[in-house]
Amino acid sequence: MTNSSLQETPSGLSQPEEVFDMAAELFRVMSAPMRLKIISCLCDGEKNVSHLLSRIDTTQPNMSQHLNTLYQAGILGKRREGVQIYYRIVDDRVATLCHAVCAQIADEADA
Amino acid sequence: MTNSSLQETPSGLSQPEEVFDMAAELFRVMSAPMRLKIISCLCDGEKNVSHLLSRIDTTQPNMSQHLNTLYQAGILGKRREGVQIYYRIVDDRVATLCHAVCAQIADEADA
DNA sequence: TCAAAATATAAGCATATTCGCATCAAACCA
DNA sequence: TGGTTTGATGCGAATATGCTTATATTTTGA
Repeated sequence: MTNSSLQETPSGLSQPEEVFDMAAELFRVMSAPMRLKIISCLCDGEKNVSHLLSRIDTTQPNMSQHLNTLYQAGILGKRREGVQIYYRIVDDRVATLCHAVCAQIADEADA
Repeated sequence: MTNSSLQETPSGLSQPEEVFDMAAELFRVMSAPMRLKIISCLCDGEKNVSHLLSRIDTTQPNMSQHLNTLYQAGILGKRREGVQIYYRIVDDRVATLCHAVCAQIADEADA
């Protein structure tokens, strides 16, 4: 057993390396405007891909790729209903984070 | 005048495009483990580059590049004292964000 | 003025990301 | 069964990123 989470890192940082890796990975997923738009668009409930496409300006394959990125990251869930796939936010912390940061930036812009 | 911040976007999203661009840019800057380590390391006060290098395992040029990225993003400030450059956090919201996300991930890892 | 120490910048390479186009797969319906 | 609709996947081109090595810059002190 490595048990890395119970020790200080050699660098003397307050968190083990692994934590920074995971946090960075989360930030990386959220570092595309398109993905933030998707998260924001799903905040008021699940939507299928066509619906998302009607609200966010991009191609269908591109939308599909970003949805998959968010799904793989555990941020979105999906369910099939006939031919349509409905996506929803399953990681509420991420939605909160997205909303908080965007709201903050919007506030600054107003001022 | 474009006055873009006062209207809804054509896509029907709750924020103008610009906000998502700026938020994504912030997340991008925070999407490197090394930069999260630097932010974390500076949370308890300003430090010069040599001090940072003693706590974070990387080369000097690499450290310098990441520090510059954070400086350009408005997250860090710097001041010269003789030959040494002291960096400090000037955007406290970012430090809070970094701390909150890392703490959350560390908690999950423990459980 | 020269040398040394601390930090920054430049160039180059390897890898990763994004996007658009083309194509594929699944479900539904006539 | 065949066609249509919805969404996913494969692939190549363009761009971006991170790291390393080498070199430049700034300040200090002899």
